[in-house]
Amino acid sequence: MPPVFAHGELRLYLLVLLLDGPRHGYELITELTRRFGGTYRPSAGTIYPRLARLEEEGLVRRSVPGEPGSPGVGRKATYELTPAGHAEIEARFDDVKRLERSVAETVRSLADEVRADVRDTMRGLRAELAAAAQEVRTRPRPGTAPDPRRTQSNSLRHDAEAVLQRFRNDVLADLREADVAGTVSALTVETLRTVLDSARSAIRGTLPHSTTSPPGRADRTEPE
Amino acid sequence: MPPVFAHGELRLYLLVLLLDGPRHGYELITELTRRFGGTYRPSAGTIYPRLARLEEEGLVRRSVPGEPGSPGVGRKATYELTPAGHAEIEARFDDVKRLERSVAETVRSLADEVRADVRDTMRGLRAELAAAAQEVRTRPRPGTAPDPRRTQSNSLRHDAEAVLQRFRNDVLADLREADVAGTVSALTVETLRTVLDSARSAIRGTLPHSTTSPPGRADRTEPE
DNA sequence: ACCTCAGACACGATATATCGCGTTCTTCGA
DNA sequence: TCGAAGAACGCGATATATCGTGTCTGAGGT
Repeated sequence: MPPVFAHGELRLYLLVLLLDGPRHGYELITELTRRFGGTYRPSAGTIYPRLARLEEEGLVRRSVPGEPGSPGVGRKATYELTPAGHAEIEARFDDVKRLERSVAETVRSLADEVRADVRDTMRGLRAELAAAAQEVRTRPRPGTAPDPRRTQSNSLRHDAEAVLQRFRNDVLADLREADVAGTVSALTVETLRTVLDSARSAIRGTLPHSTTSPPGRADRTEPE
Repeated sequence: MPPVFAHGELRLYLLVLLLDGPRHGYELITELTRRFGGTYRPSAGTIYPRLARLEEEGLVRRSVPGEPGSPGVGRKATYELTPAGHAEIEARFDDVKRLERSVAETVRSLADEVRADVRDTMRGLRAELAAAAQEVRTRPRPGTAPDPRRTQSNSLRHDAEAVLQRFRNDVLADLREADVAGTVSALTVETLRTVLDSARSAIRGTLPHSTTSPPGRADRTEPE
């Protein structure tokens, strides 16, 4: 999924949020979530480094507990705009306006909502695999199992490929038909992407692979 | 939602998990998630207090960084069973066995719930997606730049086909790899079937209902 | 003008800790 | 033995910090 905020945008938006008064890091997270109607929730790993940088640059002031670098933590650090922070916002007023419009539009988009919905639904399918896998695990095969595993896997793979082939043909047909009517929308492509992504996760989940994933697997060799 | 673990169950299950060796708190969270197929992910607020208590009772030993009570944090605390911890497990062996059965059953029933749920959700989702698609279609896009949305459907279809193609290649690759290891199971085929079914529903939902071509389309003629 | 490459950045994953709510279990006294 | 108070517990929400990956940008060199 592409980032919600482009390069310097989150940084700027945090300053804008602080215009309403001092906030904790966590408050900024929840406020952002609220403004996006729940479709986007920035992670802590997004917010805190940004706030640390802004403090470093003197645009915000952090109060109360120990510095973030030290092991001493102390809950609830409050951030507030410095004069330099206010100046930055005024200097980039055009960017601020543009950003606010862009956020509003993102929120309006239904596709995001649907996307999240679909993902949630598909996530649940993983449970099916877990259940069946558990059953297989807890109920070991009766009697001695010679070695039919290999040949079985092979024939099963054949079945899987057939299922996949059929699916592809069906979707292709749907697509062609819709195209004639000129009704293929961006939403279709987006949904396809999301759904197939989830599908692949589910399928991979049925194939044993360690969760800690020791294999480096050089599958990052081709840029796009 | 009712708790997944009853009163002392999580406590006991954590000890069982530590039988496999020392673990960090976070590792225990992910391991539990894995065992429940993603349907249950204990929050940090569930795990860490429990571990702290277990340490207090002398059933586990915590190593490396500062005490949890103090503000000093220090990443990565490792927990391991003490002799007393091992003794506890042995003493409550019956409970352990019962718990393991119960977990397996819980997972299975959760899966059933989800399975039943998926169809419903998908059904509702179809309507939602259709509505969204309708809106997108009838009201091109107000905010963004003036697009020449002439052969848009056609180009979009091209995108969709590319996505589909890539998905097919990826899954085929997964299948081949798994086959070499002989790990393609009936479960894989079953999951594939279910997931692709749901996927197709979602995709079709974004396309207008083609009343001219009912479900006919000879998709039940293949023997299995 | 074109390339590159280091630094900034967005983001999910990893990691840990506390608080408050609602439920369950365990005494202990009536 | 029954019932109630309090401890223990499960759990989501609150709170903060770091790491690794992938992307983008701009300054410098060619």
